[in-house]
Amino acid sequence: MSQKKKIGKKQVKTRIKSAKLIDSRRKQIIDGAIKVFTAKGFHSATVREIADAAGLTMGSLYNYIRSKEDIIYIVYDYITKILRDEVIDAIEGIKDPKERLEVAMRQNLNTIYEYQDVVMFIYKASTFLDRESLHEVLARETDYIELFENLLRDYFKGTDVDEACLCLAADLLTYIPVIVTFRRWSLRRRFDSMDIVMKGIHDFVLHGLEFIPVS
Amino acid sequence: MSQKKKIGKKQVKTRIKSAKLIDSRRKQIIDGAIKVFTAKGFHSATVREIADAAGLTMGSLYNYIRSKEDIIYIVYDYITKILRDEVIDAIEGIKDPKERLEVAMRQNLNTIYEYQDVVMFIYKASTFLDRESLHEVLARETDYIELFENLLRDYFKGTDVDEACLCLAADLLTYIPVIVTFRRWSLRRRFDSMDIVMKGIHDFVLHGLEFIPVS
Amino acid sequence: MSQKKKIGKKQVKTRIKSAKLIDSRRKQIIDGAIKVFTAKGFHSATVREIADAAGLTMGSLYNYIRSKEDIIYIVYDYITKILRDEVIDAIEGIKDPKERLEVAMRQNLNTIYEYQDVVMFIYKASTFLDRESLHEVLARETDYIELFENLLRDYFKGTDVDEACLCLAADLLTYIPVIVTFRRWSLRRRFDSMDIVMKGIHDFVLHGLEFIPVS
Amino acid sequence: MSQKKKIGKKQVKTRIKSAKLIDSRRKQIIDGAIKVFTAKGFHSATVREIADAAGLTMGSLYNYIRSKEDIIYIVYDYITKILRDEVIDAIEGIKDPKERLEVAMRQNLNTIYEYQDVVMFIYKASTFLDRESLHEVLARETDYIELFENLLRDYFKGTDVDEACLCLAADLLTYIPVIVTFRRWSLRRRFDSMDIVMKGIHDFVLHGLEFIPVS
DNA sequence: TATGAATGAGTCTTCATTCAT
DNA sequence: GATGAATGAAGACTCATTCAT
Repeated sequence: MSQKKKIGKKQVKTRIKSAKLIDSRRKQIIDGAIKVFTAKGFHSATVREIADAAGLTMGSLYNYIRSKEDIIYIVYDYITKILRDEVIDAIEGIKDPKERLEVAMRQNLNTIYEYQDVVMFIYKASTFLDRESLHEVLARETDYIELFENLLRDYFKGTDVDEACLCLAADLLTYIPVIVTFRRWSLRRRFDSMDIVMKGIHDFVLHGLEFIPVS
Repeated sequence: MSQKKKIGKKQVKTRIKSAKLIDSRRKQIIDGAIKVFTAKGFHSATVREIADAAGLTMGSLYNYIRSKEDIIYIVYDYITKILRDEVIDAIEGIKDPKERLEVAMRQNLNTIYEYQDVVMFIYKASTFLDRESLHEVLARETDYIELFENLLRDYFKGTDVDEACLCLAADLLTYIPVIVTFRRWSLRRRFDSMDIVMKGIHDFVLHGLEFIPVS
Repeated sequence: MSQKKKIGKKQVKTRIKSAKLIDSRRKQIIDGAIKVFTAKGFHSATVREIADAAGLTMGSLYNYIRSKEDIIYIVYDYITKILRDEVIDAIEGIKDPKERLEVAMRQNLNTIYEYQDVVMFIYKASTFLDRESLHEVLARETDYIELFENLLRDYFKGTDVDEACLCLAADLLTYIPVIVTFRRWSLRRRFDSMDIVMKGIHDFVLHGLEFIPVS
Repeated sequence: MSQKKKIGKKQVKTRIKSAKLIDSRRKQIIDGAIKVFTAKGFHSATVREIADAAGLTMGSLYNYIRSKEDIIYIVYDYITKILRDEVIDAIEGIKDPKERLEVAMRQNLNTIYEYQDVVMFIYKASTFLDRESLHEVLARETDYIELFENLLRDYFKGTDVDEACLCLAADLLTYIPVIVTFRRWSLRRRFDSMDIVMKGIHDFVLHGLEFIPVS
């Protein structure tokens, strides 16, 4: 059975009844919002700009969300789901724990690279989430980290691994790849191709994992 | 000669003559701004709130800066100087390249931990810097990364080290410790003391460095 | 012949043909509108809320009225008709002028008490009537006051009563009972039962009438 | 000692420090607001219109109030204070209970007539007060009614008067004069001068008072 | 230099009304 | 006749910045 489970409980309310319409309009909104948020950040982006970028009128936009903060939440919802689903899809069917871990790491890195603008945005914009949304988002992130914890656990199965180190490692594994967005300006300046950077990060992390005491 | 050099060329203009007054008021402003920015982010913080937190009146504040954006810049100026100076002070007098590198890494980690709110803020707020300030800030950061590059170069002196890997490593070295601010919520939840986390990060990075091919 | 005459000339236009449908839908609208208006006032009530309370969709509602202002008018129309009709029904068949007057006064008081929310609303909402509707509504009210003028005239028949005083008295007779809605909070606070209040008001007005000089 | 006591506890917050300035600007706001509210009601009046009528800019207006609702409250504050103070001033020094009562009644009637627009407004606009303000306003009104209760009590001193009737009478005494605003259109249409109306109302109420059983 | 009141452009949000299906 | 999504004009409120004192 797929591990893809419904995590989010928070629902952004809408005045529209047709579920199909909600889905397609929400996608427009997410795409438009990412464009504008990415360029200007949450607070500098005006709702009108987002509506324009989404190809909707102001009034129409507000039929699908209830406040500007809802927009930020559906963007979070969108990207956190993608990150998780892509990793789960990637490791599906793989048996070898080492390969599973490495494939997951690589997929995480690739997805972050592919969606670097959105990832950058969500790392910067958590301030603007209301308490409930923040709670929801952190639950998602916790879930994602735990996914890697389990992969590590399988990887070290049979050995007497230090649990604390393993947990920290899971945090590091999911955090370090984000360097491709935060240091984009630095990496681009110094590397012709990002391939070598990606490989370097992957190797660095693999070696880093050896800090975990095993017996 | 000390490596502490004046890097910044950008000067925030002021209407006030007395340099002494400027310095003390700027410190007030920085402290106030950090408090408010940290709590609410740049755009949500109002100039009035910052003035209040700084113990200044609106009018007085504007005698020492020219725009809200100036405030963000002097905060960047403040924290980037501290990060650099503390590392340079820490390694001063140490001869052994290995020890120099490790002390620098440890100091970087400690400073980031000590100023975690400010560090978090500057990682989130770059959007709000104008072009000129952003340029200046990135130059500072480049300078900081190069400091670690040089430490690595000394560390690997005599071997035929891969330059590209070394550069990437410098980026990773300075980036990874920021996890203590971005994953504070996750780390705190799972570790009683941050000491073990700090040690773990340090070890992880040391092991990670072995990804660099040496011959 | 019944005194119940068609007074209103103003007709709220509609797109619908079937008179039966119009009547039933209008009743739904009136009931829904009273609920919402009573709770929130005219301007704070949204057309959507009224439609919901009436069990109609937005589009359907607009088949039976042409603007939000139409709604307010049909509510006025509804309650002013009730006030008048109930009094006329109550005094029908009564011959004694004194009894006719007192029954009318009592019925007026009772109807106001029964429909206190609506009465409160129409006293507060006249601002929102357009010129034509306001004119119509005041004509209705004038008519109602004149009904009481005539009752007073019969009551004082045979005496040389002061006409001006009689007119004023008619105004007072129809106005004073509205205190049960405007001072509801005060009366409820101090009286266990409204019966004693109603009796008190009735007696007060009867004694007040003696201010009219008769010879 | 004067009975004029500070009743209101609710303070409308402001960003301005100078008390003198607050007073004078608030008076401007009250005057402007009354003009606009009187003409259009609370919800139809825009804050900009009120600012214009007050001779202030939007931004300036909002330095002296915090929300549109604050405006409505300061208008209530203003008129309820006037009503009370004028009655207290009028009866000051008068000893005879009968004269005290009649002077108070006459003054109440006159003040209502003088400020009929504002009185009309406050009777219509209570819907728009927030809970706290409404509570405050009703406390004021209760206080005003009790003032008349006490006048009645003195008036009936020495007799075995029915308390319930006396309370109801106080409510009626303070309520009935408001007819000059609610039925202005009717009274004006039928009376050349309001003097005769005023006298009529006064006499009516005096006669009405005889409904109170005394022994 | 310090003060703090004034300014007004700009933002989010609501809602009466329309119209294609 | 009924439906409900789309529209866009309008309104409350904020806040960086200025300037007279």
